[in-house]
Amino acid sequence: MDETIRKRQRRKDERPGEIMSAALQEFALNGFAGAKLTQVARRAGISHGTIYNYFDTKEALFRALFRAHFVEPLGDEQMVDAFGDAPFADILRAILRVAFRQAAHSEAVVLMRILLLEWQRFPDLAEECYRELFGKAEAMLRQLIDYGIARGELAPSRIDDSPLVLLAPGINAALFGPLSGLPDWEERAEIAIDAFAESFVRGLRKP
Amino acid sequence: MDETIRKRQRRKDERPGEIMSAALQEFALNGFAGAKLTQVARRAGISHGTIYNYFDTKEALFRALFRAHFVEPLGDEQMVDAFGDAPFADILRAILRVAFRQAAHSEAVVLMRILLLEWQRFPDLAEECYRELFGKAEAMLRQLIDYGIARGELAPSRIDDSPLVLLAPGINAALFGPLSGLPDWEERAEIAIDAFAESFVRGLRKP
Amino acid sequence: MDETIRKRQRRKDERPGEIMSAALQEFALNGFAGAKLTQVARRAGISHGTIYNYFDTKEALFRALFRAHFVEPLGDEQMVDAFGDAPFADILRAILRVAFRQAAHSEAVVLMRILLLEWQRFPDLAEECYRELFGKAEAMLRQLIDYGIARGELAPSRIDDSPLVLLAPGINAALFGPLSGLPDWEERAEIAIDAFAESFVRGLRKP
Amino acid sequence: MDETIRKRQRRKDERPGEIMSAALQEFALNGFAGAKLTQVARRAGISHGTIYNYFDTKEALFRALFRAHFVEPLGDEQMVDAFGDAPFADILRAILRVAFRQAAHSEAVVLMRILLLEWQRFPDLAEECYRELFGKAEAMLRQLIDYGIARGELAPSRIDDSPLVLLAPGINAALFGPLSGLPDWEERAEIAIDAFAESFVRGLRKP
DNA sequence: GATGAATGAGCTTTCATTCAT
DNA sequence: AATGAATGAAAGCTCATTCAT
Repeated sequence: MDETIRKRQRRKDERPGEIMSAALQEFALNGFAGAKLTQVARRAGISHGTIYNYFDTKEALFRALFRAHFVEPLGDEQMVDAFGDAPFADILRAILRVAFRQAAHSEAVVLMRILLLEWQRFPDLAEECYRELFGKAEAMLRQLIDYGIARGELAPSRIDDSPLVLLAPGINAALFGPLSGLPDWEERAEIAIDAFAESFVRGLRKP
Repeated sequence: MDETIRKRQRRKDERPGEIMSAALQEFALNGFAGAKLTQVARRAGISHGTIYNYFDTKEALFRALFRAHFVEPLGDEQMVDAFGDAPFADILRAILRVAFRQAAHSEAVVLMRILLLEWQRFPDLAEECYRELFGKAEAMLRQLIDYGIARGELAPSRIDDSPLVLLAPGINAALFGPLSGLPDWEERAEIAIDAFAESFVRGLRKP
Repeated sequence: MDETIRKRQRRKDERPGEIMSAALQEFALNGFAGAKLTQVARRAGISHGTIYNYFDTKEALFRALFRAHFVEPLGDEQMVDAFGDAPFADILRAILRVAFRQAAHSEAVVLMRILLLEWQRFPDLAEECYRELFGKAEAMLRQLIDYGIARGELAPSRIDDSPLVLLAPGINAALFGPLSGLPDWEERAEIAIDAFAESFVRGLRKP
Repeated sequence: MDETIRKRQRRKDERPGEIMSAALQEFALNGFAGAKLTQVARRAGISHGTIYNYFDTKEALFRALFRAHFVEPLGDEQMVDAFGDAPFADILRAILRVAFRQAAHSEAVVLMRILLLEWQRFPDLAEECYRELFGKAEAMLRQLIDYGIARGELAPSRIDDSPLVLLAPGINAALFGPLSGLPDWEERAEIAIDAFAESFVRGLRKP
């Protein structure tokens, strides 16, 4: 009996996650208004009525989705440490590449994309997600720049106060790339991001 | 009587534009599925039935909106010429600032934002808009870089092949800024963009 | 054109009444929760969507029904005058009979019957209807008793303060009669009411 | 172990009653369609699934409720005897008062009130309950009148054939009183019923 | 051309009922 | 016997679309 209870319990515990996972896809594809709960249910392999055993309304499901995802960060703040004492430029390039890949695929970023359209309907969510996502990212980049300065590679500059601009090309590419219809947009993006990192460190000016 | 007919005619000619303008706001606010034609009509000051005299379906209206807007460019290619023979860095800063302001407010960019969510439903529109918008922007930036090289200020670099990264911070800020809930996000963005332009030209490296 | 507008207008003006009439039947038959708007629409010969052009919600329709009916009285207060200077007992009997028939069929009373079950959900409606209906009835009965006293037929009694008890048998019969399943319950009720009127005037006591 | 079995047995025997008691409240409050079995279960302190161990369907529960209650009478037929040889008028007044109080609170009468709305859906129940309730009442009243005649206080009258009219004011008050919203409706009703009893015996006529 | 009443497909949500545990 | 997760029919309500006027 312990066995059966555990099995059932496991099911009950997993359901919300399964539903939210299915909902994420549906919302991402169709936005809030366009998402159909029947379709969410179908994706989750359950009946639509079951959704209501776990979420009171469509909006509650939507909010739960965000609440659940905005604890795990875009990238871990410790990411910089992982690179040992590599040159700044190498670390920057590596981080931008990873960030781009995450931005292109992570669930948190999919949710941000949804918010780009729905934020006027959910201003509280928008704000919270914005802070969570960009706050983490900014801290990480600041740490990286400090590392570069400490290592004697970088000169202090006004960028120190707006480190997020370093991520902009990656985020942008992740957002708009799919719209291009090009099959190789991800590779192109990575090349551009590499070039960006390199040039940004060296400067565009003629030496 | 000639008078009234002419007036009517003018009315008739203006109607589609009025409707599309109203539709833009509504779609931007609520996405495709969430937009209500009744609300579009109310914004345009007409009855919802009238919309159907000009557009066959909601989707047709949506498409017409994009078709109409993606002829006028984000910025004119000639923009660079307007700056005479100013230093490259000055022109870059000026252009990035203008581009940001346009990205934050121009109708074409509002439509791009809509597509960020709806592109899977309208892949053809997405592709066309992407090409139109970023193609123009890329050409302009390439022209700018050529100008800098010709003027002897810039060294050739890998950026020459991916000039769009220069716009990324502005676009990003325009997209995500409103989500922050900060009342002064536009000013902050302009500061960051200025810093970005400056640093990018000079480079982050210690001289 | 005046013609056509008038015709359409007439339709538009009549719709709410038609819908409310259909709704009355449906609510009377099934109560608030049990009534189905689709069925209301079917009764009214329209589509269910049309109901929402005139009433925002099911509850709004329910309330409108009551608001519309509780202006016309159960019986007119002038009813007593209509009997000229007939003997009190004759007038009483006549009035009780009419009141019973109205109670058995008038729309206002059908609505009261609905409220007998739904009053806890609509306390404001219940109170308003109660006052309107029984207030009118009480005034009429008081007038009748005054008439009997003035004519020298009646002695003042404690009934003068609670004249509604005179209507009780009629109302009761109207409410419960149908439940009996007897085909002749209306005739039986009228006989009982006659006997009641007669006995009430004469008294049960042995002279 | 004998102990626990007996306890369980007791539980099992009591369950149907507990459920029906909870159901009575729920049906009374919301009618048949509006009553929710989940709510019934909550009132009874059990899970809604358990209800189905005792009643096949919602309708079966509804019917069982009525079947169970319409054996115990509104008032006992022997009630009259209990008054010894008091004067007729005293007994009448006492009985009407008791009847009113029962009508205001007894479960049987609550069920009758439910039937006032649902009788068209359950004509068989309505008929059975009607007969049971009013049959008992009628027999009691007839017995009372006979007692009055036997005691030499009353003259025979047409009321002898329709004794239920004597209960009408009480039933009426019990039904409609709560709708008035007046906090003292019960007291008012009792005063009216007293006045009714007194006047009915004496007659309204001037002696 | 303009209107807005009417339609009905389709959505979210509820809840009686089932059944594995 | 008791539970409550799952189901899906059915209801309220919305809104794109039609069409008589």
